[in-house]
Amino acid sequence: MAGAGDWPFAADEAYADSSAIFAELGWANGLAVVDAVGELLPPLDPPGELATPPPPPLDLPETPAGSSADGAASSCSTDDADGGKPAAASTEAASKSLTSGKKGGKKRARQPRFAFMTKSEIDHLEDGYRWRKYGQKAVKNSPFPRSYYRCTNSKCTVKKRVERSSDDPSVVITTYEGQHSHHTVTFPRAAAAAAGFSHIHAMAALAAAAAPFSPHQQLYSNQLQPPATMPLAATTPAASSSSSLLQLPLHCNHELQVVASCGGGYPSSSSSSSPASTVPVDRGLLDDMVPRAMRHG
DNA sequence: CGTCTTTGACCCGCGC
DNA sequence: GCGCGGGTCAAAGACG
Repeated sequence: MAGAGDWPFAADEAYADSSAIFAELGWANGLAVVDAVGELLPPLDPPGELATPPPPPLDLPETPAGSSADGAASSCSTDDADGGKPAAASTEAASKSLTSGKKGGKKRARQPRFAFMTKSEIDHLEDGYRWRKYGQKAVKNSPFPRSYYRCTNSKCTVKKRVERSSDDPSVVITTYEGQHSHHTVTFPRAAAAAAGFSHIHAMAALAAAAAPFSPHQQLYSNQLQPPATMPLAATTPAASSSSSLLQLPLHCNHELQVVASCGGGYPSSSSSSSPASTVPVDRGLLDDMVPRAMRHG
């Protein structure tokens, strides 16, 4: 419950549908609002200014095995007993034990989830990973369908839901579930920045926060402070030098430092369009997200 | 030919 | 217990 009350969006009437989603997700503070150019959006019914910066979607799993099993505050809903196991293991286990040869016989294992809003005409924004659409459903009280995507990596069970807000069709609500256990397939970071596709940064940054490698997830367990603003192209030297597309308020706090500590293993751009000679692929988004100084704690 | 999307059917959880 | 809505499966088709 800590910090949930600080979240200004969840109760925003303008995002009624989204609130429902967040309620469904079980968390109220795991949302970032980003527009197509990676800027944080104020609530649709803004109080005048973004006085209270939105927390990052660092809705990450709590401790591996139930230290925060109360589930109330653990919006990440890691109520699944296999919180410490790889998502694949838990999902497959559930699948095998419950499928019994029938369709849809899988019990949905709860994975840490978070959602964020992106103001974009494109439903499915690039985030550095490859996704396969496996379903689409009409959403009640919404003229827009909800699409279901799964990471194409066979070992990765991360899922993503994409839908448009019925209140504001220009807003895409993306919900990630699970954590990537692999590197990005393609992440045209340099090209994207050059082309002005800064939303890719935003998306990837959000995805990064949403789905860090599982070995690092426990680092978030001590989430004692109020959520911070999503580190979208933080005021890092790298960000400001390589891409000035994103100038967002950044509340650097404990969590972001934790993010930084995860950077070593964070998926970064691969071959596709980012010459390794010019882009420090090992850094990936880290340089865009966290000041180097911060990484030293 | 491999990959991805579409789409209808199915199952599960939950509220009434 | 029943119905509804959400989530997933898997076959078929489209596409490069």
